[in-house]
This record gives sequence, C-alpha cells and structure tokens, in this order.
Amino acid sequence: MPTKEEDFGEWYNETVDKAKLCDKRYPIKGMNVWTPYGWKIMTQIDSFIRREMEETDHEEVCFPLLIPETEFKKEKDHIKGFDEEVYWVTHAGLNPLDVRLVVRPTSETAMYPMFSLWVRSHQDLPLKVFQIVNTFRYETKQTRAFMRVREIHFFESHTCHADREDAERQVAQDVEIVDALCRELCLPFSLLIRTDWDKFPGAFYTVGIDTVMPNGRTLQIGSAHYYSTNFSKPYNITYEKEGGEHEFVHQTTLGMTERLLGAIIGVHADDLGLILPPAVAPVEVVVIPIFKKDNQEAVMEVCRKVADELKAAGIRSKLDDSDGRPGAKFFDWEVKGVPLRLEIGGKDIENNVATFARRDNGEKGTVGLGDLVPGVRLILKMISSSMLEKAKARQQGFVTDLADMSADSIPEGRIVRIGWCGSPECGHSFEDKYDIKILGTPYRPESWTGRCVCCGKEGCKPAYAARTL
RNA sequence: GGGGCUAUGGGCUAGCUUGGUAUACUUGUGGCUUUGGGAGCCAUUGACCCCGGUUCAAAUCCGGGUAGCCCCA
Repeated sequence: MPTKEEDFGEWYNETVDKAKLCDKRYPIKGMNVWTPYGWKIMTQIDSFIRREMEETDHEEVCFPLLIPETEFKKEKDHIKGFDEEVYWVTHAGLNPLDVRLVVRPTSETAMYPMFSLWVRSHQDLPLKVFQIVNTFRYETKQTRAFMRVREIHFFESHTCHADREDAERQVAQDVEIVDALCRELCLPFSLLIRTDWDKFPGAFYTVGIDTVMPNGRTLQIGSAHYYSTNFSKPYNITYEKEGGEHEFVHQTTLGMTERLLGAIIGVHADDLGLILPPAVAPVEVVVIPIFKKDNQEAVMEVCRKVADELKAAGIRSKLDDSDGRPGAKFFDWEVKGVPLRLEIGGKDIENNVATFARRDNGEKGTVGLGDLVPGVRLILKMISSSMLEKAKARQQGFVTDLADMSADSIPEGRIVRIGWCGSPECGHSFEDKYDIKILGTPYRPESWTGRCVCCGKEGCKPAYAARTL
C-alpha cells in the first residue's frame, strides 16, 4: 500500500477500505453501500447538522424524490447546469409516462412549487426548512468514495425572506453554522465567493466552502447561496406586505454532503489508517485488557468497570474482550481511527491507572482510575483541538502570493493568492495559462489590495486559485 | 467527451502467450495453545463478471455488455 505522501488517491481508497466505511462492490458506478461503521460516523455528522438547524430555527422536512419535468424546467440557468447529469424516470411499468420525472439532483425545483403555496403573507417569513436526503447526479468523471458519487447523501436548507438584507443575514448565519460544524469535525475551511462562471446554476452568488487535501488540492465541502429572486419569479413565490402589495421572496440555500466524511479522512488519516475527531467517532475510547496466564478474571473485571464508568458518563466506549492478542487489537482499532486507547493489565491495576495511547500523535501516558472520566474527557478535548490546529497549520502552508503572470507554471499542490480586477477576461486567461481554478474572492474581507495578476490594474481585491480534487 | 488497462473463493493473487485436473497467501469456521505492538499448530468452508460465438473441450481464443482503475480534454 502506498503512503499518503506517495500516492494520495490510492492511499485514500485503501484507507476507506481497511476501515470498512463503505462497500464499493455494489454494481453501480458511484453508488456505494454504507456499512455500519461508516454510516455511524455519517449519522453522527448529521446529528450535529440537525442540532445547528434546530438552534437556528430551521424545521426539518422531507420532499419526494421525483420531480415532474414541467416543474424542473422552470428556471433556465438551473436546468442548463443539471440537464447533462440528471437521471430520468420515463416509464411506469410497461408504459411511457406522459410527463417524465426527474430524480432530484437537488431539491429547489421540488420545493419551490410548494413554497409558492406555503408563503402568502409577510407573517409566513422567513420560511426556513431543511432536509437530509439522497440526491442523484450522473457523474461522468472518475467517482471516488464520499468525494465524488452518483447517489449523494445530501443536506440542504432552503429559506425565503422578505428582502435581500434578511436573506444575506441568513447567509451570514449559514457561515456560523458551518463554522460550528467544522470545529467539531476538526476541519479548517475557507469561504470564497465563486466566480460568475462557477456559481451554482441559478444563484445570484455562491459562497464556496473549501478545505485542502494533503496533496494541496482543494475539496469543496459545501456551499451557501443567495438566489435573490431568481427562483421566486419562475416559481411565483410571493408574499403580501403590510400595505397589501405583493413581492417576490429572496431565497438562500446551504448545502453539504458526505464529502465532509471524505474530508475528514483526507485531512486527518495517516498511513496506519483513519484518525477520527472524537466528536464523530462511533467509539471514542477502546479499552484493551492485557492478560497474564493467571489474572484474566481480575483484569477483565477492572476493564469492565472502566468501560461501564465511561459509558455512564456519556463517553462512547468499547471493551474489546475478543480473544485476540493485544497487538492485533491495537492495529485493528488504529485502522478504525478510534481517538483514544486505554490498555489495562496487571501492572496498571497495581498502580491504579490505565495506560493511554492517543491515536492522533501516538503519545502514551497514564490516567488514574480514581479520576478516569475527567481525565479521559480532558485527553479527548486535547486530541480534538490539536487535530484542528495541526490541520490549520498544514493548510496555510500551501498558500503563497503570486504577483504577476511571468512564471511559466504554478507547481502542483500550490494554492495562490492573486490580485484580480474581477473581469472574466483576466480570470479566464489566468485559469487557462496555469490550468488552475479561481476559487473566488474572500467572503470575509481581507485587508489586502494589489495589482491584477493579469492586466496589472491597481487596487484589486484578492482572489484564491487552486487545483481541485 | 476521447483513449488505455483490468475483471479468478470475503481480500490479494498464479494460471491465459501455446484451450484439457485452477495456485499460493490471507480472511472465515472448529479445536489446542497463547496474550504489554500483527503468535503458533491441526482440520475445514469458499472462485474463473454477464451474454453470445468458435471448439470434442473455454478461466484461457473472438464479439458484445457491465463494473473497476489510469491517462488526456
């Protein structure tokens, strides 16, 4: 097996496989089976999303999978963006359907006809709903577990607002939501307003949420959009103001997928296997008994007590009482990315401690059995914060400034900050010369001005460009 | 979008050129023994991607399909 350094792609596939996160043998390209371990992590991520949605007054809904062609076609840019990658239902039994049905690639065109019924007065606003469902896109590029799939585990929130100001407040709140979520996942990210030619089909603007893989390629893990009235017009979503006038609503969406899991693997895992952030690890602590010929019962009893105590305190823990040898168990749980391992043998019991080993940095030490729960909590917290800090430092190391276009090429694995006047001509000419993608301009303004990398115009805002995974 | 490579027990793999009994390792299962970084021994389950063609005979040759991997746009 290649190392993470040597061959990121191959290493990633092996790591996913070894940890049994999904089974890629299902006979449809880009549609994998979620196996128990992977699904537990994903549902744990989902539960954080639900928590954030709840706290920001979004309500969960669940729309049908199928969308009539007639509804799907109402917003022109939107269809243009998707018509090459949607699945169609064309038959019912043996008969062709009068109106063909689209399998949702995303749910705007499913939801908005209903929104137009639901929203009548300013008192119905803001409308804030979300769902976590599977969506389908016929990817033509190389598929990859969790990173590029055809059946997508998708979170999407959709909101309607009275005006642009309120809608943009929502985008700001979306950013806060992403921030809280990514802190749990120990994922650093950037927020960049996408170029006009790269925004979501139908959006007024798109805020891309990107993280960086260890090979210096960026991975989009989500996006927030302001739609303005681009959808409310074709779908006729209007409300009546206090004065009796009718206005189109301003809409936003926030979307994220199982790429979050792909990002966790890519950012944190190492050559031994997965390294999971404690917040999403199905098992946060694994307890491994170390026997001698004559002390099995005594050791097992202490281990059971330790595991029970941790569980009672709400720490997800597991006692590995299978009959393998300790070394084999260490390897197994390291592959699965369990953040913290406790080893308990005769020596530990004599000293009234458990030996611990951190998965993220390999560090070993002991915790007293007397203050087990606070001790374990503290270590888990340290693991989480050092995982995030380490990732942040690594990602920042990929970024360099580029002043002009005199260089012949930009080396693989570089993210560059450039000045950009904002014109599509300069943007395209830069992208074409270096075979790189402009990810966008900072959503949170940076105090940086300079010359356009292409035309040399003064006083330009910064933009970031990278190769994407 | 274009091109190349591949498909054999759960995993990895030999055999394919030159058609005839399918190989090793690993995993799984049962047992004995062991346990502070992948233990050992014995027994045992388990496979030629699908459809068609050539042939007395196909894992092997030919055509098509499906799936996977890689490269280029």
